Amino acid sequence: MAMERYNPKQAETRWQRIWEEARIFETDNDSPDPKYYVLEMFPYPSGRIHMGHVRNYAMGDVVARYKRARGFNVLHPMGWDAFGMPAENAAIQNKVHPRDWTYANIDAMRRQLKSMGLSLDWSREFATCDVEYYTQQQALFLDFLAAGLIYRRNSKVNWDPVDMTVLANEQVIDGRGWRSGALVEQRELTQWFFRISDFAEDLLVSLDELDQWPEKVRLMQKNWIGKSEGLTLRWEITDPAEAGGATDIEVYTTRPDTLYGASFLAIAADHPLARDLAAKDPAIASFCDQCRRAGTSLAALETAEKIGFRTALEVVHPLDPAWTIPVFIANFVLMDYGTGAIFGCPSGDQRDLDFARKYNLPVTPVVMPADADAASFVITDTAYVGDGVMINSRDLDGLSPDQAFAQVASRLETRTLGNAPQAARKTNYRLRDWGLSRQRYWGAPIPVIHCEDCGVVPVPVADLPVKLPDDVTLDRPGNPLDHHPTWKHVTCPNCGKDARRETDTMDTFVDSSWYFARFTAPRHATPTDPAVASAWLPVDQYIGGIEHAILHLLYSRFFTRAMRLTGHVDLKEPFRGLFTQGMVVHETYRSGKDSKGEWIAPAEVEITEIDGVRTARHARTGEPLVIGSIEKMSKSKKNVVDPDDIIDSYGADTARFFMLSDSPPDRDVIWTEAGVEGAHRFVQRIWRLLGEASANLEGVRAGTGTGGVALAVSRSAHKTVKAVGEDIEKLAFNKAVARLYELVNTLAAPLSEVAAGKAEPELRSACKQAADMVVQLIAPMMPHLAEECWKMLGNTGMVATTRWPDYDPGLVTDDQVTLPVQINGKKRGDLTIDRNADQAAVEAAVLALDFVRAATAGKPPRKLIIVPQRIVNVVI
RNA sequence: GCCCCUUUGGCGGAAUUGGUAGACGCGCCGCACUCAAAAUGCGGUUCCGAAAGGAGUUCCGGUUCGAGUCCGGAAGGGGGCACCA
Repeated sequence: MAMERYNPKQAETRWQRIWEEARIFETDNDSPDPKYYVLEMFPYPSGRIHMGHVRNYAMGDVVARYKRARGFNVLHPMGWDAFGMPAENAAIQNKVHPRDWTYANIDAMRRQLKSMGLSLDWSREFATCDVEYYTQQQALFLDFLAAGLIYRRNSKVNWDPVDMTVLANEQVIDGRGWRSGALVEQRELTQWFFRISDFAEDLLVSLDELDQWPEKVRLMQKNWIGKSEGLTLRWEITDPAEAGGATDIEVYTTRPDTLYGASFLAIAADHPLARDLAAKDPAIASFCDQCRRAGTSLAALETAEKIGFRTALEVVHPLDPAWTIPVFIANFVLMDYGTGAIFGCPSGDQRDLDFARKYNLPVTPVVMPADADAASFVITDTAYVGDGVMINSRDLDGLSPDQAFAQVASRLETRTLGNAPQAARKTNYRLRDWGLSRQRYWGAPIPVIHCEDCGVVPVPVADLPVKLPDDVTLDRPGNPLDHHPTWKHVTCPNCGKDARRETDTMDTFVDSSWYFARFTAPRHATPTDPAVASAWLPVDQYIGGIEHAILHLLYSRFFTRAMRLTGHVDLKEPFRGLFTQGMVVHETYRSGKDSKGEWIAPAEVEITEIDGVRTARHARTGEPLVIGSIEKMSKSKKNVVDPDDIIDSYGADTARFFMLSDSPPDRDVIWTEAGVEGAHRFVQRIWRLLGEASANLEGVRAGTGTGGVALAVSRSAHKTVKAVGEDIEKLAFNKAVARLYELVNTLAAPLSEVAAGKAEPELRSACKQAADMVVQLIAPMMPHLAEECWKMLGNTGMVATTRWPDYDPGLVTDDQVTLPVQINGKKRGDLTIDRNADQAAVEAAVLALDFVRAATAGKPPRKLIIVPQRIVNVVI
């Protein structure tokens, strides 16, 4: 019987409509079934989905459909991370309103996502720029403000001169704005901050409990939080008059053990003492200015020399009143870490050593490797930073650095200088508070009012939302809300006097820090329905790109803690399982020979392969092209493949299946035309094999084979059910795919027999069962094809609402096992024996094997290792 | 500079976590169908060798009856942080 080729276009739209009409993916918050929350990082509505989205959402959908089939009440929502700069840029370039641009993009992308056949609960959809969403975000802001989790302070900020906005530290990459790429400048502004640093310790220790997160992400967060344990230590100034009355300088150190190696103190150019000195001394003032200027770009820092200015000040060594040490102002000391002052121990720190060599300061080794010789150990041009034993440190000599640390710390803690302890143990974190103010239009307005008399007045909850005005001019630099004619002029809610609205909006990372909670009750009148949110959360499986390993994930963890303190949820960690998927990459092509030519899109390239050498030509002009490296799909390199084109020519199932095959999901996947075609061949193969057999399977009851081919068919089917389930649980989609190929290959011959009408009833019955299983197993990955085949096989209902098949444990283990037999660790043959054969039986059988007898020459082996059901090793 | 990960056929990758290396896919080769091609089906495909056999998981060394897997060192590739005291 000739089968027609499977027509995905027609079938896919039909099933998408059927699913939608049956509303089977809309989730009931009151279901008695156990919950499972699977979430993919929601997209920014840039206008079109890309292959990275396809990969991300295909993975999430496999999990969602699988868990649903396993009897879970699955929450699988979708929304839009819709505030942000690109909308404003588009508005300036194309003269469209950011709102119109954003919502038009959302409509286009929603249509694209729907064409993928994702099992999403679209009834919960929202965009973060919806008034309803940011109203609730403003309510959260007010609660956080009342709880002391937000504060305002004057601070030096990273200013992006192109986007005309402030950037968080995390948004500055190599000294440039993460979006504009412009060199970031330093400015003083009054900004709002989240007190994320108050949570540093909790955010750090809780990482240990996130055992379903990639180790790599946990490590990156750990490094980002950057805990260090040390000592703050005050050094007495010998001549307070010279220091403008200051009596001591406080430094922060993690190495008090190296105190006897100290040869200078250095303070930041912005240190109060440096400012005092600068006010009196023009040379110091100009040096400090130089430091600040150089400090504006990190790029400059990389090459910047360590420079210092030796002041007239000297300080007394804490452990020896007769010992004084010079004080420098240095460009490498940061005012906002520790105390803005350090002591330098050149022998134990490379940077201090370079500085000491430059300014001819003493270099005394104080730690040496345990096996070195104290008399001859010297530091030349490399500092010794390792562990070992103390030397040249008087009473500390012979101790380990750890012991020396403890001794110095406890000695100086109990000593007083002035009327306070000279030193205190202190833990420091690199993590800074999160500045959330942005001087932009397209973001959630910060709901406060500035009154001359009352100060900062929160907008009363009853007055929310603070809505963005529609009529704005965006083609002027600066903050559009600030130069709106009327919007900011309000009366003070407290005293009724004229007052001014806060014109800053919130960082878009705020929007994405709690959307997962909002999905649990997306239309609720408060930010969350606490009972519902606490029941659904944490997200059981969160899937997205590694690029959010620090920013978004750390902010969300902070937000969940803050929402807990303000009663919106009852948990600390928002994401129990995290999976970071790899990128979709593609070969690049260029015209011309010298790799300076234009980039050419894959759709225009024709590849030919002769004797393993691939050459590329332009499909239209025939011009030879250079095949370049494989890189992340990007518009600039034109190596993008449009999901729409692929879905149009191969169907969504093929696109989804290919994205799940071949590469492990956490690694990059190379998009190749050949790979897609392979996936599509499999779609057609399943359709043809099942279709041709289906006529002879009509009315056949599914059953398990008991012997011969029928038993073999049932064995492979049941084994595959077990394996695919386990692989999906582990998100090892590539392995699940391989299992499916294997099963279909095994079923090809028996199904052909059925199609030819030559199969016995038992084989037909086993084939019907196996065919049903194949369909159920492919359903999470290729849901449309699965529905189509399910119907063709005469089944009722939808696969999408069918329970996952059970396997018979008796069928997944074979009665006989084939053990490899090694002689001295080299495989020399096999032994097929009863699975449950005991040690003695295996031993006897092994020794009876011809090649074993030949090798042992009648003598008993020196050793016989039998690993049950695994392997045998005969040692002679 | 510091920290982390990674290295398996022509290619993407499997290998029950110390037990038959190369599952599955791509590519390639052969055969069938066809006047022919495409499509499809069947078979082969780590390397050397006609075969018997031997070698083989980046390299060097170690532990073990047995190492892709564990330990020590080197090299290549990728990523994160980066004046953090």
